[in-house]
Amino acid sequence: MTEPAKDTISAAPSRRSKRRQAILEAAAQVFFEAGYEGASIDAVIERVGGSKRTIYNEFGNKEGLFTEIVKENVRQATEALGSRGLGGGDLRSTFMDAGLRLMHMLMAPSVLALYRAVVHEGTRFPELAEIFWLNGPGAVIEHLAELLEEHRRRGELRIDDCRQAAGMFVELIRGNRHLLAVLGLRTPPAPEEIDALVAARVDIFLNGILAPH
Amino acid sequence: MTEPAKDTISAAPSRRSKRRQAILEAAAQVFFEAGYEGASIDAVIERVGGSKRTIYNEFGNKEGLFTEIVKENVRQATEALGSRGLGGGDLRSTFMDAGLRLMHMLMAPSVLALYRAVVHEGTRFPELAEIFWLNGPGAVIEHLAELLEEHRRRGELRIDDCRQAAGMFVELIRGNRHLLAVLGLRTPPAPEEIDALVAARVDIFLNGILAPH
DNA sequence: GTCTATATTGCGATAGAC
DNA sequence: GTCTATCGCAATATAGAC
Repeated sequence: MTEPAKDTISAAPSRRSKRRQAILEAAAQVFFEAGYEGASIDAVIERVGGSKRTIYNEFGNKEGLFTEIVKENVRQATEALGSRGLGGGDLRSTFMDAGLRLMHMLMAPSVLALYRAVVHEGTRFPELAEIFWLNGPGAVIEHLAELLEEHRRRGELRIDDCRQAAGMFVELIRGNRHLLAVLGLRTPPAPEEIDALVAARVDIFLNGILAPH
Repeated sequence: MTEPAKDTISAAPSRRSKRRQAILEAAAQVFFEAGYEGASIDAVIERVGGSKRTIYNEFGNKEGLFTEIVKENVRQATEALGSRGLGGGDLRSTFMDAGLRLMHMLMAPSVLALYRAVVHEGTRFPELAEIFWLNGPGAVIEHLAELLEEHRRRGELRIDDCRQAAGMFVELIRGNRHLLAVLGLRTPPAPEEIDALVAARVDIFLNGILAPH
């Protein structure tokens, strides 16, 4: 439970934090592969080497380790998404850009694994589910809603509830293709397939919300 | 792995099949609650009573039991959805009806639990993932695509790929509200909320696909 | 009932940073 | 050399498949 100031700022990672990262990476593979119950500390040690004692010293127990794994991976996924440079142009290019970034992020194997884990353990670890939602889908929706709001004020849209509309866009992007990848029935789509999927959804979405002129 | 002809046709359920059903119901609760790894045969017996030996005789092993649980629940969910009486009217009432049925089905606690289980174990049990997809989302999409196709032939739609469009409708219905319920962050919506959610999505969807007149 | 797996802890020996 | 993190390994306790 001791949580001394980690070197989130300082440039030089300490021995401890390097070890911590190595454990988190190996443990993420094990936990995402086997699930919380199926994962074992021994399996983590087999991958990363060293002593189990270090894991217990650093993370307290199995649940603490899992919690940190999820937090870390949500943070990485959010970071990989980025949000700079969105908006400013016309609606179509804005949402094509946003949709492409979002779908690429969602289809990354590590993010698929994170999704599986959070869906499965969300009801057992409510805190994790909340972190996942707020930093993931929730944050994306809020951001897109703000972009839509600008256009709504100019009378470009036939809808009022921009947050609901932004939510629907996210629903379309995290669509059936995502579910197929989550289930392991299809490998994640290649970039060209992603382009086509996003373009089709942007098309329907914009036609659905744009005011007739 | 023994799978003797069950009494799917005969009217009188045998003692054996009654016992089988009782085990499946109790086991579904346990497995959906705790996940495959977290579930234990002992916990199933605690709920349903009797001897563990019966379970191993009937289902072979833990995996066989889980497989049957998923198959049975997918079947029940598909059945609960129904498909009679869909289509025939105008697009809006057809898709309101379909959307309402679909969302009600998706938000049922047992179906949420099934979703969690299949998402988590899908990569470990590919056969189950496939059964789930083909009898669940896949079948719904095919059906809706046929309904759309009729209208497309009459030139009512501005899109060509009806299956893709049907898929998008399912994506909108299995939307963020569903994910929130899956994560346990919100309880499933009341009927009035479902009405509003579906209506908003039908509106966007139809505006997105209808040809301008 | 049997036997294996695994979470968790204790503690002395070691290694790395300063 | 000191201090801290880590290692290696043994031991306990409990659960759970079969």
